[in-house]
Amino acid sequence: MNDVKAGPEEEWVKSGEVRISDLAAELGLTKGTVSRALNGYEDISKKTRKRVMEAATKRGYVPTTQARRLAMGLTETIGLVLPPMPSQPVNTFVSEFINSVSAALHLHGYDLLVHSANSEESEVEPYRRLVQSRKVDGFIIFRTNEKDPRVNYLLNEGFPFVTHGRTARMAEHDWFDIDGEKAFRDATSHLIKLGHQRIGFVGGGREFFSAQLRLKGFRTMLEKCCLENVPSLEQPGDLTGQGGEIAAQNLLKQTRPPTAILCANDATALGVMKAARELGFNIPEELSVIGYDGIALGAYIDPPLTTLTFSIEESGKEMVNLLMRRLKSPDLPVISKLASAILKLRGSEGPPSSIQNKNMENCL
Amino acid sequence: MNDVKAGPEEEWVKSGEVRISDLAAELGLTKGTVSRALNGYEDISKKTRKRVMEAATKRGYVPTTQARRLAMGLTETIGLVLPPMPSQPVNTFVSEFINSVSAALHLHGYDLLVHSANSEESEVEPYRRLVQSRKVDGFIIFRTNEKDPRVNYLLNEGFPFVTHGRTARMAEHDWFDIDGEKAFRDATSHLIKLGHQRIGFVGGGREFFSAQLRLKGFRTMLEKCCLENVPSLEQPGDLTGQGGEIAAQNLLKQTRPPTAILCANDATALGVMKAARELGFNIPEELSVIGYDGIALGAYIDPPLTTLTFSIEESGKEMVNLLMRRLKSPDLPVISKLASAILKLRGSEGPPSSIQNKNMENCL
DNA sequence: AACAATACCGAAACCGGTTTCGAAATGATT
DNA sequence: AATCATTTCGAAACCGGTTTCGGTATTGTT
Repeated sequence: MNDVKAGPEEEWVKSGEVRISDLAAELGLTKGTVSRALNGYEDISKKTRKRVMEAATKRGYVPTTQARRLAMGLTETIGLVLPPMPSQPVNTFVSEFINSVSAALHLHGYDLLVHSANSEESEVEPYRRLVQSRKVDGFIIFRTNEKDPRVNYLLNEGFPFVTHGRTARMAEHDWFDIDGEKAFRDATSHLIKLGHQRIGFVGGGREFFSAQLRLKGFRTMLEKCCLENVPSLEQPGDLTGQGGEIAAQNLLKQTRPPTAILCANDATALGVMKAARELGFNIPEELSVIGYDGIALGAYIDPPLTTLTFSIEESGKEMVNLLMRRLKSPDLPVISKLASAILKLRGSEGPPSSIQNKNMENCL
Repeated sequence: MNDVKAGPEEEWVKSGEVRISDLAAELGLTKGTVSRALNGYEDISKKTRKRVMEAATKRGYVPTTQARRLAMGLTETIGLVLPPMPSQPVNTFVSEFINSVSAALHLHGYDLLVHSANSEESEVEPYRRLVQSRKVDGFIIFRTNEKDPRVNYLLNEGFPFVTHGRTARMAEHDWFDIDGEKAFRDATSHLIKLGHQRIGFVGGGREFFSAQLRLKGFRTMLEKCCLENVPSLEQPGDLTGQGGEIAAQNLLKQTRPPTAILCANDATALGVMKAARELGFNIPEELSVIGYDGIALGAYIDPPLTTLTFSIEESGKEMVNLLMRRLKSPDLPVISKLASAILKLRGSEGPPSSIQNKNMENCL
């Protein structure tokens, strides 16, 4: 019961009504001295410091943020701009990510400003506004494109930021990423070991660097295993369920459909599974499906979705670490961090129904 | 290509380097005059105003937010504290909600500060901190409890806020809510019309007011239709998939299992469906399942999940409207808004396999 | 043409902190 | 006891805006 009684013994003070000048007057000091006492300056006697701090806690003094920020010339705020979500709200990622970033920032005394992108204006406009009005000290950017206007803008401004995902200019900025290439090598290898020889791939948009890397991992492993790379088995997608449906139809209506489909993310995989069901393919007996993202929902569908998963919490934490380092010392060399996704087997994949083993002992 | 060439004809200026005093000096005016010119005061000649505004846009002047905020004594920022998410990240709701709130706030010139709750400390602690440090002008609260400490704290402080969901003190604060009671009356009625007579219910936590109201709607419609309210058919849940699984097992292992199960949300429904599959129940032939939330993923599972859905975007917009009104005139009477959810039939419900029609013509 | 009214702008206080600088008080040294 | 080094704090500038107040310059009135 967080009750709010205003007992007689302890007068109730509305929060935030006491200013530093009030404290100073009450203590017979100047506000400069009070400020230094509170902020750990060395030129304050332990006696006065104690007096000040006790009075501060007693009166419930908390410095007003706006004044601090103006005086110190920083905002202690990090901006995060949500990309427009065109009705693809399968985004459990976003809320988890915001949560972890916010928590990590809080440990450093920073706040998180979340801004939504207006789809009618340029992608960089929100960033420009936040920079110009000095509302944030840095940015967390996710879902990067290869040529990313946001990155270009901020690099040019010399404004601190960290990306979740690589870009064409990744050598010039700090970034964190999941090793999607390796992840898809692993997933592809897993399918090949199960006996699959015709594997389909549904990608993300061509603009997303991460989607390209996933495709690259897929191709690399195919080649390494001496499997032919069939162009018609590579379908573009858009990271949505609908995109997955269309791609799956394109794949499964072929005369020689694939026995397995790798998807650039879980939403796509769900669409693929839906289309497969409607076309009469049993999963996993007649078609294996593997996604990417590790969304919790995948465990509840039938069959449970095998997927590549990674820790969103770790992602947020690492990105904040990178950003804090950058803010503290802007001239340090660029660094990056690559984390790996792990293949979470849940049941949507298995050996193909008709195992036509070619000679591939020497490939795996 | 948002390129960043620094052509010779137009010197490149780093954003936010020009202050109001620079502008003033350049124009031969005082900063007070410049400020008034920019802010539409009437005591500025149209000629100087024009001169000032042109110089401002030319030099790219944007007032520094911290200074404005300090001078004006407001933050133009709204706080939103994410409740701890105990690994139940089926929450597509949160990201959509944040997105819509942020967009709506932006229209009013407000920013959104997202804070994550630390599960180790009291629920109100984040609110207290934000209030005391004057980082926000108001709060958006969602997922209310009946007795909500956050609401108690803010009411006592006299601090502006709006809730998504009702509370025990709903007469004292502005709120927005979905009419969950009506929604569950509708869903229950739908099932009864299909012929179901034994309907199970999996609730949310008892602390959530909304979960109570949904249960109430369920009971009300049962009674109205002359159906017996069987206590064993009402199972508690926790709004997670796992909770749904457990509840479903409790329901379906009974000697006379229900032919339909209403779930307090979609995550629960997914858990129910999973448990039902594992126990050999075919959906919807042998068991109808209905959820609540309208998550997009529900359309991709098999069978697609019938659910109660509402517009998250509208929710965010309406809540922001309520909050802006409150900030503008703090003494206006409390108002509230109730929106309704609609039943989205997707296929996870149908008539019971064995229709044992009692005499209930006069009940519907 | 003298006077009142109005338009327009400068000066300065203010918001609530932080930080630099210098002076006073204290203590140490010879 | 005089000198010097230290400790400790006050005074004031500053961050970058907003807003109030008052004084000219201009216009309008008779």
